[in-house]
Amino acid sequence: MRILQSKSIANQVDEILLEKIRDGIYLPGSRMPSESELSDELGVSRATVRTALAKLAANGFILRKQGDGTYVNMHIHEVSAHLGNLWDLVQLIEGNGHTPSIQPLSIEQRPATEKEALALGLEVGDELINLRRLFFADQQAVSLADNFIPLSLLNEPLESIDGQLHIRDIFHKYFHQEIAFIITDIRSTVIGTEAHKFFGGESGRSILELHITFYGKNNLPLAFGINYFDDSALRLSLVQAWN
Amino acid sequence: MRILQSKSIANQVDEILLEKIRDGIYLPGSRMPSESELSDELGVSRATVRTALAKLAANGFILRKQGDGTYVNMHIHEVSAHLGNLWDLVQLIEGNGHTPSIQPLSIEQRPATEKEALALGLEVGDELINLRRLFFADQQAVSLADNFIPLSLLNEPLESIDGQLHIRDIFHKYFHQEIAFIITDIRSTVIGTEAHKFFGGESGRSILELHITFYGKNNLPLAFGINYFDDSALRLSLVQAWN
DNA sequence: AAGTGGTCTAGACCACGGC
DNA sequence: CCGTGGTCTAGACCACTTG
Repeated sequence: MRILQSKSIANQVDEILLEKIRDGIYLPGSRMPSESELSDELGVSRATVRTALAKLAANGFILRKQGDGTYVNMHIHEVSAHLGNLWDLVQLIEGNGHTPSIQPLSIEQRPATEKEALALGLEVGDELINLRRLFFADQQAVSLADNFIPLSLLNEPLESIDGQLHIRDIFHKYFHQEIAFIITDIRSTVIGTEAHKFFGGESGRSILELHITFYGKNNLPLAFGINYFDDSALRLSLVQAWN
Repeated sequence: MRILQSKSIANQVDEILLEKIRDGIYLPGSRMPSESELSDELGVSRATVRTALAKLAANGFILRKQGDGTYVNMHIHEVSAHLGNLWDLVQLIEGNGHTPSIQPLSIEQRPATEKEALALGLEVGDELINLRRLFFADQQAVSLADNFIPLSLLNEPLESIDGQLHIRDIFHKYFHQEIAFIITDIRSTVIGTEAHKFFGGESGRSILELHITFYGKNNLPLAFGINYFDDSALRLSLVQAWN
């Protein structure tokens, strides 16, 4: 296996192993090669192999038993989200076995309300960008996402923003900001008239409401988002490793 | 009879640093000592310090900036749950600033329905234990939790189970099983009559419904649980580090 | 007893940011 | 430039499970 320089060796090992799990070379429930064998086979140190295995274990792909071996988790296919991407609707839709697509509804500029200013550390009335998008699983609308970003972070004209991009890439490309961490508030709500127009179904039913705040490396909020999420159409199912 | 296993050095370092963050010795937003300084100060290798710092970073307590330093996250107080304990109601209630208590409602033995048998890998009609509990934040009921465990795993009389214990400890003490990983399904639902009796509030409102499956190291399900969760009384707010 | 994963060390070099 | 965190190595010993 050829090692390139761009990504870290540990991440490449991680990807190699994950691919072998996904391709069924390492079968669900079966024992994987030992750390020493992987170390020899891939030509890297055991510590590097362990870094990769630790990431796979944290995401629930493998189980490690001291004195025994490392086993492929049999239940990974029942999972649609992992710890690192609870907020990632595109991966969530793919994890449910559907084809994702994004329809930008509007990109507007307007002054912040009190609530928005508080969440973003702005003054009331400071200008912000409101990006409103609809996420589809195959042809079914499953999520309505509103994102609010301070206008002061943007260096380019508002019109140049491609509303189809991943929020991570929007930050990278147009705002030159990296996301350091995310705080998500998970709530339940009765479906509103607008969401009901998009999602359909019964009118009094309940849906999930995710409040997401994105923070940069400087500890300051980059953006705030509200996602309405039709949990009857899309399962939000995540795996957590114990310890 | 029980040997006290000393925790790993890395975990001890983790606890020391977390305590200093909680006690305000390392202030929110401020820069922590460098890895080398911590390594010297604590008398451990830099690799061990890094293991501890990695755990703190994964749980969102600190931010690490290459070429600069390690900073304490300013927003940890806004968070009620961390990635490792989304399912832990006791910690969740404490994270919201309330005092948790548990009221066992019933511990029964009965045959599994088709749905329960499927979730637990049993045959329909196999006996299981149904543990039903109510969780309080201060004096307010906030969660109704139903847990289903195969009777075959239990070596002791049903009556000996202490319904006030943490589910982790129940497994450890009465079933001699360790939890390896957990799959959680997060859904939204209109409050049912029974939950409404406990939680109060409007009758048509929505609450969160968490379906939790606990798995052991052997990759087989240990237990299945349904948690009804009053998200108007308790915030489910979690932090995720970005990679 | 042999082999596995778990922990820890000491040292090296790199990439990046601030001064 | 220097100090920071990021990566990787080689080796050692321990704790545990299995045959």
